[in-house]
Amino acid sequence: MTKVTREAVIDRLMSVFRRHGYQGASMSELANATGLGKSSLYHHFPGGKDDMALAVLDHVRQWLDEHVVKIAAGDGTPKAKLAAITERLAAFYENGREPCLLGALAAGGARANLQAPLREAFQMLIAAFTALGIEGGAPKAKARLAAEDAVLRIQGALILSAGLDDPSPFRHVLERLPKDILG
Amino acid sequence: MTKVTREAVIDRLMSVFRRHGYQGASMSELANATGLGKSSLYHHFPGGKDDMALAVLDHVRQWLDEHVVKIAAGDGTPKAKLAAITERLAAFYENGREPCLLGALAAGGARANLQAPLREAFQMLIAAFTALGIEGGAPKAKARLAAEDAVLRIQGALILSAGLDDPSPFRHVLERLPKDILG
DNA sequence: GTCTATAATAGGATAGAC
DNA sequence: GTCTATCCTATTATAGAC
Repeated sequence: MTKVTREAVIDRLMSVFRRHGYQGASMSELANATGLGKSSLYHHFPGGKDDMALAVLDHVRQWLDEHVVKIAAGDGTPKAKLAAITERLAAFYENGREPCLLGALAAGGARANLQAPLREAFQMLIAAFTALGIEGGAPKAKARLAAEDAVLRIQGALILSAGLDDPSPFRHVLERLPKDILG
Repeated sequence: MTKVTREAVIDRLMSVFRRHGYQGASMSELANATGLGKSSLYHHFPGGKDDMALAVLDHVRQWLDEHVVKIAAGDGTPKAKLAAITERLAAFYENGREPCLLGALAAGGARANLQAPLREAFQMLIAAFTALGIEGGAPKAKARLAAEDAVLRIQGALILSAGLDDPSPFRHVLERLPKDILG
C-alpha cells in the first residue's frame, strides 16, 4: 500500500467509524468499506480496531490542523478566515448529513486508548476558535467561552440533525458561527 | 415483575444504553445491570435489545413530559419554570457526567425502529422550549430557532463534556439556558 | 417470572499460502 | 500486501425446568 492509498484506506475507515461509532464498526464492514480483506487490514493495523480508530483520529487531527488551525493562524481578516473554515466544515460534514467522528467516539463512551487523542482534537478546535476571537478583539476569557460554545454547537447540531433527519440545524449553526465567535 | 419494578428495570437499562449506545449495550451487561438473567429480560422484552431500547426511549419521553413539557405548560413565570426545568436536567445528566440517551442513540446511527421515537423526543423538547420563549414575549419564529439552539447546545455540551472529561461545558450551557430562551 | 443450559451466529483475530 | 481458511470468543436468542 503506497502512502497515498493508505490515506484513502483511512478515509474509508473514518466513514464507517463516524457513522457507526467504535462498537458499531465491525471488521466485516471495515473490510468491505476499504475493499481489503480482514487479514490485509490486520497487516496495516496490527492492533485491530483500536489501531484503526487511532489512525482515523490522527487523520482527523491532521484534517483539523490543515483546514482549521492553519487557516486560523494564517493571513486575512478573522471574518474571512472564519468564512473559509465554515466552508471546509460544511463540506466535511456534507452540510449536516454526515456525523462527526469525534462525536461518534465520544458518545459511545470512548475506549481508554482513544480518550486522549479525542480530547486533543476537541482542544485543537477550541484553541483555534479562541485565537480567532481574540484576534477579532474579544477579551481572552470571553473568546475562550465563545469558542467552547461554538464547538459544542457544531457537535450538538450534528446530533440533532441526525435525530430529526433534517440537516437544517447544522446549516444554521454554521451560518451563525462567524458571528458567534467574533461577537 | 410489578409495575414499579418494571420502571426500575427500564431505568437500569437506560443507564447502560446511554453510556454505551445501542451497539455497545450487550445483553450480558444489560442483564447484569438489571440483576436479571438474560432469559428473564427476553421474558419482559420479547423483541430483545430493540424492545428494550424502545421501552427506554418511551421512558425518556415520559420523563420529558413530566419534567419539561408539563412544567413548561404549568403555572409560574417563564423564568421560574425554566429554572425548575434546568434543575431537573442538571440532575438527570448528573451535571454533565452522564451522557444523553438520545445523543447516544442518534450518534450511533439509530436503528430504523428507533428513528421515529427519537425524533419525537427531540421535537417534544423543542416544542416545550419554543412555547416558553413565546410566553416570554419572543416572536414565534425566533422562539423556535432559540429552542432548537438550546436543545442542540445541551446535546453538544454532553458530547464535549464527555470528550474533554470535564463537566463544565454542560454546566455552563445549563446556566445560560433561561437567558438563551427568554432573550 | 426466574433460572440453567444450550444453540446459532457474528465478531475479532491469526496462520500460512501466494 | 493480499487472500482463503480457520480459530476462539462473545453475543444474541431459545428451550425447558422450577
